[in-house]
Amino acid sequence: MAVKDDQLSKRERQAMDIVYRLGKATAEEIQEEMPDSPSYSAVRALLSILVGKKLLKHTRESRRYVYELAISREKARDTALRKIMRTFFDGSPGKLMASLLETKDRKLPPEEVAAIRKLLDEQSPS
Amino acid sequence: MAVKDDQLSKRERQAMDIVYRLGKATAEEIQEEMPDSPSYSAVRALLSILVGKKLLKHTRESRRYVYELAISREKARDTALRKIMRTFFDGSPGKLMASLLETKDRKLPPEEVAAIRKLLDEQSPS
DNA sequence: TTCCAAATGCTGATATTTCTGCATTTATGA
DNA sequence: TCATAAATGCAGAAATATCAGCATTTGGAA
Repeated sequence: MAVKDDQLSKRERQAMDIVYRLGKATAEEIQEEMPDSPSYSAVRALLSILVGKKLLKHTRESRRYVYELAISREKARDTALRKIMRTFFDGSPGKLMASLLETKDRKLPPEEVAAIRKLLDEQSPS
Repeated sequence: MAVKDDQLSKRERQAMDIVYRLGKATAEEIQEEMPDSPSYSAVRALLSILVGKKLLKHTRESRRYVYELAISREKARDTALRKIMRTFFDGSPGKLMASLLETKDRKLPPEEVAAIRKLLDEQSPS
């Protein structure tokens, strides 16, 4: 999602999604989170590739590596949002938001509703 | 994104994204939209695989096939939204919406703002 | 300091994906 | 009807991704 999600292999994407979610993780943690968990060796090989592609960076923490994002999580997030807006919502953030609110079995906490109202007011006063 | 986005190869995902966006398309159109456009033959091979996996269906239209989604676009969309919420927003639709509104250089059309306010009122009266 | 469990680095085997090329089918227009 | 351009179907080659195994390094505990 960060840099050309389109260009990543299946396993690479799976790994990146996990790191996006966890923020940082060891090879072992990533292995556990991966669908059809590959061997530890396979996960490490994969992570090396991602470090080579500059998508992840690893730092030694005592005896082992900890992997984290090489680019900011925020940037990755925005890229992902833009992509989904383009694919499903004609590029419109408003349409995306409406879709989230229209899902019947979903109820936002009152404080979140309030926060969104406030942001809307900043966009254009009611 | 529809059924286990995680389980699709790179090219398969690229093709699916295009069909999600366009709704329906010929092999030629999909070829044009794909990054590093593969040959026409390669695209057809890919589409056959996706039909085999029941992600796409194709119908003959005079001389050629037209490909479209086998599952509903809406369902695919919701799956994609859930995934991004989980990966980046702790599963919270409210946080996702807030993020969309906080992007400084973005301005929603007034009618979209109004529509969202209306939906918010249905969630919890102001 | 020495030992050992736990992690890494690396090489190459295996599996999957991606692609090509060509024979065949199909629809249109002369 | 017949010729032709344009599409499909398929088999297998080529490229890439995925994985396993083992030698090596590392850090902490006795």
